[in-house]
Amino acid sequence: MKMLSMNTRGKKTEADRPRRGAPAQTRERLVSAAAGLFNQTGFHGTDSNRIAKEAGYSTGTFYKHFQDKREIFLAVYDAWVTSEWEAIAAELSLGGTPQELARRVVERSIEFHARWRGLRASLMELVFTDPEVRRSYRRQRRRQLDLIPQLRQRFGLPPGTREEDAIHLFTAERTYDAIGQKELEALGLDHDTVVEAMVQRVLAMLA
Amino acid sequence: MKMLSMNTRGKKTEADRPRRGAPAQTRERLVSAAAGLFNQTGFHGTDSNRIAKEAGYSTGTFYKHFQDKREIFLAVYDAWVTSEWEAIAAELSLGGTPQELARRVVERSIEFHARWRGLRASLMELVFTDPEVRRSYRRQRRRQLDLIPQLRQRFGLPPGTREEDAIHLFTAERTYDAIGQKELEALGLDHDTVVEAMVQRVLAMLA
Amino acid sequence: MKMLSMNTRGKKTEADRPRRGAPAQTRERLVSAAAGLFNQTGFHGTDSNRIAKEAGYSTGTFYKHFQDKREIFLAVYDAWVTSEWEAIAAELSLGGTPQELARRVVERSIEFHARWRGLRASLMELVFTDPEVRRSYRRQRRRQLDLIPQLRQRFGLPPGTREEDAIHLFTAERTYDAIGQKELEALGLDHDTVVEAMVQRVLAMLA
Amino acid sequence: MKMLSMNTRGKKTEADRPRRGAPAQTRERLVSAAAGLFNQTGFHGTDSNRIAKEAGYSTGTFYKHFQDKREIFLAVYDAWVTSEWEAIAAELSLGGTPQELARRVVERSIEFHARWRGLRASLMELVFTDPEVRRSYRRQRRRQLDLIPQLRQRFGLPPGTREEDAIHLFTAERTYDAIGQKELEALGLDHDTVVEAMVQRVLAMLA
DNA sequence: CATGAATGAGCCTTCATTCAT
DNA sequence: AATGAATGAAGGCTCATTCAT
Repeated sequence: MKMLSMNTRGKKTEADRPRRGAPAQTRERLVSAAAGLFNQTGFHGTDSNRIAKEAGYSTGTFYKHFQDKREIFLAVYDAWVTSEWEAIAAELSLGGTPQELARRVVERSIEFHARWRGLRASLMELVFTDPEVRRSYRRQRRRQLDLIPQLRQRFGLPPGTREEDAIHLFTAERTYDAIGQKELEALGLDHDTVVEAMVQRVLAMLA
Repeated sequence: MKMLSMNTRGKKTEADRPRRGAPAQTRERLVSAAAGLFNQTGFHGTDSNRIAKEAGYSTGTFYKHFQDKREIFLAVYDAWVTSEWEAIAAELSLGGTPQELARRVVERSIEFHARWRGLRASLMELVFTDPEVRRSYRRQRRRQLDLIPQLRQRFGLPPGTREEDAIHLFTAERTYDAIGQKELEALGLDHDTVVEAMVQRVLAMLA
Repeated sequence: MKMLSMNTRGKKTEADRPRRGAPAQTRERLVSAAAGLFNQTGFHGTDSNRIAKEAGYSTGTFYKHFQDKREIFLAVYDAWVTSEWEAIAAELSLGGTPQELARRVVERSIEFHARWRGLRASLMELVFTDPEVRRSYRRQRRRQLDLIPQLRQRFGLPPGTREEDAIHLFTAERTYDAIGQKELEALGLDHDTVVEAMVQRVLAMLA
Repeated sequence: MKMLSMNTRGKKTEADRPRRGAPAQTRERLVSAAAGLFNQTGFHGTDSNRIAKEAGYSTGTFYKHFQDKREIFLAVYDAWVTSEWEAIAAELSLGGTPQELARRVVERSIEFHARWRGLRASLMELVFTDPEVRRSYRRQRRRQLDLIPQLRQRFGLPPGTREEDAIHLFTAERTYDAIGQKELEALGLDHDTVVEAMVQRVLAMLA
């Protein structure tokens, strides 16, 4: 999703001017602004009026497009997941040795978690708090889990168990979060070593 | 910590009555009530007046013992970590084959994450949002990480890398959360298989 | 007024389609929709965008035809009063014994108050709140009061005092409202007895 | 209710100072302020923050005592009805010829409706809009209707029909409202003549 | 004439925190 | 040490109205 590839901080740029335009564009701008703000200040730290203003609109416009703050969070989450999938898919389509491929996927994922670490923090809380967000989150995880066997097949590899795949996803998710949040330094760990270990794990999954 | 071994739900019990007691007792009751409420409704969903009332005290008393809501969250977090450590330590001290030991540790951890899943959700968000909480959280992780080599030594095993240990901790944390939040069912995974896989991983760490 | 003879509920019907028609038609459709909505939800409970949409037009169109919400309320009030007068006049023109006539007038009035009870509730509040509405309302009352002597004359009856006539109108207004609002049941009163009493009062006025 | 005998306009007086006092007093002050404001600006024209401020409190205090604006309106209505009943009862207890008594009751009622005409306007709308208000209003009417036979008995008079009594109440209510709202002048009616007519009606009821 | 996206003042309500008792 | 009434900033959301197209 283009809209999420930039604007992590919610800054208004000159190009964002046109008002009274297509609703879809407005909506996209709001989602983009919200993404930046949620990522910076967290869901609870972001107020809906601010989202509108940041997107270049006034208070009321927000509520023409979203029923409430929760709804726009869901939209942000969707956009973000989509953009992550697209990035990973792009990486996979580039080809190369399994080694190269694994490394690129890991790097791209880390980048993603780093850029959106604030959003992820809010997400994890809302997954607990809000049934709708939970539903959305789980749907994505399920899709991800379903994808792994397909990848194996594509690379002509023998199947693995869904349970092992899930544990791998959990590991990856948490580890990438740790890296994105600069937790490694705080724990006295070497960044490259951890990345390398993750690359190996990805390879192991595919082998 | 005794205070956290019960009262996951924040219910007032008959024994909670005595007023004007030792300050330490008051504090403990407040922490216990807060733990239950944070766990149920999350940090943002819990109001500080409610904590006091639930503990059997008045609003003002709360602020006599804690500077703000953040501070009591930190206290809850501390109490909770301590109680988890104690539980794990107790498990380890029971002895048995490595197999038995690993299984008991995994089971106890899962139990913990399940019981305190609400608290954990809030924690993950506050780790991002609040520097003080982040500091606390990282201190604990560091301690945990430092402990693993000691365990290996105790069992007369060869040393491993800190990075691998960290990844194991990440895996464990995220997987136990998933189990605690009933995510496995939602993903179509078999509970026992996942637990078994985790036991194997713990064993592998120690081997 | 034809426009008010139906559509008490503000439902869009198939016939309401044609757009870009004569302005008068547009206006009439808006008034009709507004009447239904005001009657259902009250003046404050009706939003102006909704009126436009219900009439099959867009927000802006509404404000092309009416300066503000108050103005359309006034228009609705006018249309409604007119339609009531016409109904009563029609009843009177049918002839019959004074008995029959009185009964028919009372029945028709009750019907009116019942159908438009929501509008009446809003009216009574706006008469207090809004000078313009007050002026309109009083003009109507005055016309009504002026009519009574004419009726007496037409029936060859001796004149009465304007004050007694006014009190009769007050009685009728409030009693019909009570009936329209199903207040009688709530007070444990017999509907027919009350209606009969009102018929007698009308007769007494004319005698 | 003393609290409603003054302060029709919601002005803060010097004596209203004491803060941090008994909750009952606070509540009473809020009700009194609300009464004044509702009466002046109507229910919809009054905002809850303003009520608090006018009573000498801050925003939050309002919501410690009332769940919402509707609830305080109900409280105001109750206080007002009570005070009216007390006033009428006081009048009745003074004794005198039926003539004198009837006149005093009429006069007192008119005074009441005049003073609280804004509140009455809001009431009539809310009776339509809000089921809770409707319930309250009807309960009062029922009590009033139940009282009339008791009065007749007390004066040793023959019983009348409940229906006629109800119509009398309707007449009185609407006529007193008209007088309170200065409608008489607008309709070209003589004030004293109307009052006299009402006195006669009251007497007729009791005879 | 009509559209409908956009506006923004303002309302209701919550809740962390203070402070007089 | 405890109380609990009071505070007030701040946030979510609505809706009458405007205006570029």
